[in-house]
Amino acid sequence: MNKRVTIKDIAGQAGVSVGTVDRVIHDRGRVSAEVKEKVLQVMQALDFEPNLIASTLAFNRAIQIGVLMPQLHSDPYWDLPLLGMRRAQQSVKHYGIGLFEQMFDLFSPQDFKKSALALIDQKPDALVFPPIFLKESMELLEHCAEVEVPTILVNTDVEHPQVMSYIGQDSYQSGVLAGKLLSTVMNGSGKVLLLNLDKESTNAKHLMDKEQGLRHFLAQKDQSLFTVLRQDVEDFDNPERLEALLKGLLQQYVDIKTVFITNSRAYKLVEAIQGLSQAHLPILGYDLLPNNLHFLQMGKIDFLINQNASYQGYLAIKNLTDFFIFKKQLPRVQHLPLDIVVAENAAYYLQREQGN
Amino acid sequence: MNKRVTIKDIAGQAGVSVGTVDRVIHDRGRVSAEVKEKVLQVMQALDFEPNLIASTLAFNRAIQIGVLMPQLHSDPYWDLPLLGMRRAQQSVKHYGIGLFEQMFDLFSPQDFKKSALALIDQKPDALVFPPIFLKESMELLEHCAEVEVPTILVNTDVEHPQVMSYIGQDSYQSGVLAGKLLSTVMNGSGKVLLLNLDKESTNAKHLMDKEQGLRHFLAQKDQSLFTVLRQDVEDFDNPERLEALLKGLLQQYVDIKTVFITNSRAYKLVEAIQGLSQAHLPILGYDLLPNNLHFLQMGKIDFLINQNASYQGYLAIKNLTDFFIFKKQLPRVQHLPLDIVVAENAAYYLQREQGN
DNA sequence: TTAAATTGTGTGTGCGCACACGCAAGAAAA
DNA sequence: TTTTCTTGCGTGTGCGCACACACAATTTAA
Repeated sequence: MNKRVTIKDIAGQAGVSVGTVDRVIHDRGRVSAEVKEKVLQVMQALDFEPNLIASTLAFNRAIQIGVLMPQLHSDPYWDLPLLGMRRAQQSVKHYGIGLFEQMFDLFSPQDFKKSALALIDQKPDALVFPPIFLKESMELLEHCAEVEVPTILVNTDVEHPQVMSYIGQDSYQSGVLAGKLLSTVMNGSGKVLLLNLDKESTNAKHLMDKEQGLRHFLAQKDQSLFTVLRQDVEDFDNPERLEALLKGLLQQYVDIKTVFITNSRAYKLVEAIQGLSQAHLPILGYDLLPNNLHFLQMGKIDFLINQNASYQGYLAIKNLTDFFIFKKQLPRVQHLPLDIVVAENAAYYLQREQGN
Repeated sequence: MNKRVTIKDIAGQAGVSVGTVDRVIHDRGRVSAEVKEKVLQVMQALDFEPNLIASTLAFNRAIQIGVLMPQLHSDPYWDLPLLGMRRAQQSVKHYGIGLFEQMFDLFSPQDFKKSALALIDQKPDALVFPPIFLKESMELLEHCAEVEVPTILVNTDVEHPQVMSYIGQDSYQSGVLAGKLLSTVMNGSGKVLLLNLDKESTNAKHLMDKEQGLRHFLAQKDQSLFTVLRQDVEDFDNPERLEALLKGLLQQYVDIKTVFITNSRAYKLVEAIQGLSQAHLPILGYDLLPNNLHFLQMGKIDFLINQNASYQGYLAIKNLTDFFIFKKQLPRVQHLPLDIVVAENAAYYLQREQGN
């Protein structure tokens, strides 16, 4: 077995000391041009690959990743990415990767801003957050640019030079997929009721992208047969209002055949209309929350598209490890699969969400 | 920041030398009962977690994983797990993990046996292979038990005490899922044509499991409305015969509404019946092979269930790394998700198959 | 009873690399 | 010319752990 090439081998071949090789590798200067050239040449010739294990051991410095996430247990969806990050941290802690968590109120842009500042004050080596509030997020990214903190976005993408990487789904395409799935259960024609169960303050770009995707798919399928009715509901925590709303819409538009919930709150609708007796109304929602899964198994929800929320967080930390420890370049955009989840294959995804 | 506890700290607290602590940790003996107790106690108290980076660096021993796989480029499906293993090896090579690859003829049990012996002769630290031939695989496992080589199976599971872990899909459940998907496009009743495109010599247990799953799902849905017609085709490389077969069946059984190909060779059927002009016949197959994806995009294949073949290989190597380097216990069975792939979400899975 | 084997412990070296430091020789500043 | 800086190298130490070895204090065998 040909054992690995070390800097000592390089030094020997190049006729210099390991210190010099080290200076060349890390570009620390204090090396004459000729010697540097020679060393690089030998490194090429011997196909030197640094031993990253030894490297991290010797480096012996902790790397702190700042994590800015909604308060735990304020919304079941938003717990997932954070838990994914913690799992990832457990598996890379030997590399000296640590998390600095800062929580904020999911519905308060002001609190987001305040928490962001507090986090930056800790001088983390990198930052991870979901740009839930557009304006405040852009400000934060500006701030990051000043102090030169590389940033990874999760859940929603935003264009900004400081964004090193986005990890999440392709919202437009997930709308297309929703269209495909819903159209297969609509028997050739009908209306899709699209429900945005969200507050107005949030950056709803990904919800709009989903709508676009849905509309484009249905239009391309058949302009006249399929239509979309969109309804924004800020008051999604009020079951009575939700029930009344849906009841009214179903009476008004008798050709509503399916419902598309654009985020993880499908269970809120199902809970609200438990009492409503009617023919089965197919529902498509997002994410493997316990409540959603429960209704999926019961047949009250027909499809869930898995946004891999937990895996998003996991990958964010893993990617930063690759970046800092293994010196890997990260892709600007990392789209996660759009998993189609039905009752018959839910178990495996759930296992992955928890395991990893 | 509270820096990590080292064996030196343990030694200090316990009033012994690091050598003694080392002996306790590795259970090398030569430590008196009292001292051992004391050291363990201190380790508990200080919540000692060994630095795995330092540990692997000092360990400084290569670990060879024997890989027994079908010859590359003999079948497009079987390339995937091997490529996944190679990708994994790249990402864990710093830990001194190496692969020793041994190929065999996919359709020759004798060659499998010969290759297996050649591989065992290399005295690998672990073994990975798919039990394609049942009898020969059991013999190999016996042999592994004798020389105490832990083994990971991929693709198909087999009961044997020497099997440390199985990585692959739940075939039965994937049949259930196929039933679910096909029944949604069958409009309430009809016959599913189940095609096994495989040689008789192979261990077709997982194909039978899929059939079971399909039948059970359909029976539970409605005994009388859905029926299954099974057909085994050994001569799947002969398009004319395939075409003639299907043509005959469609004439004989006019209620055949969908086709279920139980392995990755759906494209062989589609290629064979290109000429046959007829109403759209929904097809469900397995795996993201280039040919399958091509027909998926064209609408000639409706669903693919992704068996994550590439990821199976990737995980096998990753798991062995966890086992040898990080001393993790591996689960006996690791079922991978049953991804439902349609034209609209294929791209992301493909990316993952290649990327990881 | 003496020699040989065993048990219990500490010390030392090395894994491959990062980084601080030392030191000479030449360049720039006084 | 002397002093201070800079450049170009080599040496040494340590990261935390694994493992070989040394050596005394037993215990067992001859």
